[in-house]
Amino acid sequence: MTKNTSLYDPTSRSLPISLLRTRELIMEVVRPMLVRHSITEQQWRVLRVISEDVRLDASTVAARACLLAPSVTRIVRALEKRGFISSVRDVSDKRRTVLQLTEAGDAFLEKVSPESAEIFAKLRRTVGAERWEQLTTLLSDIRSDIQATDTDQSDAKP
Amino acid sequence: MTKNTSLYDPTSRSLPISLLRTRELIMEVVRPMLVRHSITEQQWRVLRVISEDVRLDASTVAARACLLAPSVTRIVRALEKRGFISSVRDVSDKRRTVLQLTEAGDAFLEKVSPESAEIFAKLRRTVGAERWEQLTTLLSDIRSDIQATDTDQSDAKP
DNA sequence: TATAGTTACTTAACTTGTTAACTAATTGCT
DNA sequence: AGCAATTAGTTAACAAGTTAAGTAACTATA
Repeated sequence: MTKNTSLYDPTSRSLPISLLRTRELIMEVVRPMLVRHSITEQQWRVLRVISEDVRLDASTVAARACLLAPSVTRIVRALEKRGFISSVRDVSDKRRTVLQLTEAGDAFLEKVSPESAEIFAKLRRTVGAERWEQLTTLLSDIRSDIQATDTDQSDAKP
Repeated sequence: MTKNTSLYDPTSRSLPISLLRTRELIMEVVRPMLVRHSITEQQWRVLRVISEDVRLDASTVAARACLLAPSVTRIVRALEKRGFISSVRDVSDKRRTVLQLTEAGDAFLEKVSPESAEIFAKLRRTVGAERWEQLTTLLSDIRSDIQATDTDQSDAKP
């Protein structure tokens, strides 16, 4: 049988797989913390995203937390039930749902913060602060590049 | 209400979120290709992983494709039904399932290859070859670092 | 100012992933 | 050799993600 060589990068150098494996390795260390606090990865991402702005509509949260709209609907309901966020219909655009961190949500983030900081400090040490920064910056830059090209209208219809 | 500042990195600099967003951005470009060939992301990863070795047991495939064992069971069944892989009980360890790419599976990878190459060549161009390589290498190095520390026995019981 | 088109979100049906319990096989210990 | 402990994989029940259709609200235009 013909062995399939050199048609594809080795999976260790394929970016989609490589990004996934690296994330998975980090999450293995982070997950126990989330389990201890009875929160799912997705709920945690939503909390983190919402905490960055005073208020945010659901679609923006979906995009930033890498979730689809129906998932956000459910996650928002769960976080609301737990008292961590409030969701209110936007007054100026009644289609929109405005999400906000509650005081309890804020307190929760504060409570988990030291644990999280410790975990990431340790990871950062094992990887080396310089490389950690390098990766963070590279990822952010690369996202900008890709977004710039699929946003631009150079290949749009005339 | 107290605004939650500086307790956490901004999500754009949180590695787990950053890795996810970057992967998501890339997959947006790759996914249409997979849809055209009626294969899921997970099945594709399994094919890619299996194609790297002459034969591989299911657990190794699970680890390398970032999947759990029960998912692999289902994916293997699907890929087998499609004739892309063969799964045979290991003779020397009858608990193990040995997975192998079939000729049809190999042909499939070959068929998709030009499309894939084009998509990634384009991505690579927009990001810049140098930075692309830099990221690939960084990710691989960082994985080594993390794996080295959770594998080492320095904190094991005496 | 109707109204066609779009946008934001939700609901419903389906498909996947996840956890836990189970079977079978192998290994380690005595 | 015999038996507890571990490992590989599967199955079953449940939870989460996904797709598609639906509702309500807004926007552009004729």
